[in-house]
Amino acid sequence: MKIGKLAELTGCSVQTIRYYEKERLLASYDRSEGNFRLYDQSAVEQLLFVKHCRCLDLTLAEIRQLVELKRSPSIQCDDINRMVERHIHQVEQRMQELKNLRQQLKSLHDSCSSNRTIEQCGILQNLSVTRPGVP
Amino acid sequence: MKIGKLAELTGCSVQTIRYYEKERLLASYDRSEGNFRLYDQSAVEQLLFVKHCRCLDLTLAEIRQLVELKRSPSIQCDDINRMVERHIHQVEQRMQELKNLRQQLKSLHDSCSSNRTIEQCGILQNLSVTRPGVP
DNA sequence: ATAAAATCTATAGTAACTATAGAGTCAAGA
DNA sequence: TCTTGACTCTATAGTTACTATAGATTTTAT
Repeated sequence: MKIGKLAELTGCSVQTIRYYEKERLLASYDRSEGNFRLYDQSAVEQLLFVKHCRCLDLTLAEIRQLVELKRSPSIQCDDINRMVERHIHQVEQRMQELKNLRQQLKSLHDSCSSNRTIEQCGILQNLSVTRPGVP
Repeated sequence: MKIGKLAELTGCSVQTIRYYEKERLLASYDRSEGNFRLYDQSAVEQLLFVKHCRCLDLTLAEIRQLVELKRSPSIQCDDINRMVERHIHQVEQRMQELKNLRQQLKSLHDSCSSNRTIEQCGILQNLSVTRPGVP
């Protein structure tokens, strides 16, 4: 199949597929006589693997590691476990940050009811002052 | 004061300050004879305002809006309120996404205990299969 | 045979900076 | 006074993970 069909089957855009190839997340497949990329079922699987990893917010660098590890099956998989652990940690940290952020935004929002002019706007006033605990 | 001092007082890097000026988040201040930027206390306040907004994950475009609004104090501040509301909504959406993400990463992590080879690695196996509910 | 659709490569754009190169300015010490 | 080092200036390229474009080529359909 050609790249358009692969894009359709996987839900990736054509450009993204070419980009993944350039970044070595997807192997370089053979070309047709007219220089068109030709894929088979294994390409679909490889690409879905990458896509699935991206859904989990793994970076392309992390996915590249996984792709390479998949090709050397005798290595211990502790590395992979550690990567996932690190990633969980990052996600939890970001969640905490967002929680704080939402709290601050809410109190900002509460500080200004409608129909005031900018001069009286509690939001702008609050944003203009550096308070303790707010870097 | 020169840019280095402003950077020190605000915790922004020198390059970032120049970048903010270029992006019109910070006014262009006068220069010295030797073409050095010269700032005063109002620059410190302006820059801390921007920094504070960035802490709240407002985009530079949003901050630019606020900076401009601050200069026209007679406008109603409903716009600001709406921006904050929209931002809270975005944050909450992202929090939900991260919650799902963490759940998936955890079950991925549970699928592989240590000391297995890649061939047996539950993580890679799981990542390779598209399951319902996992795009 | 020709027109339309798909594909190719290379390049530039996105956000919010950071890092670098190469040149100019300024203050202090010898 | 001269020089050294610290600071600043502009312009440009790099970062991440793509997306969008231009212009050329290939394939498919009529």
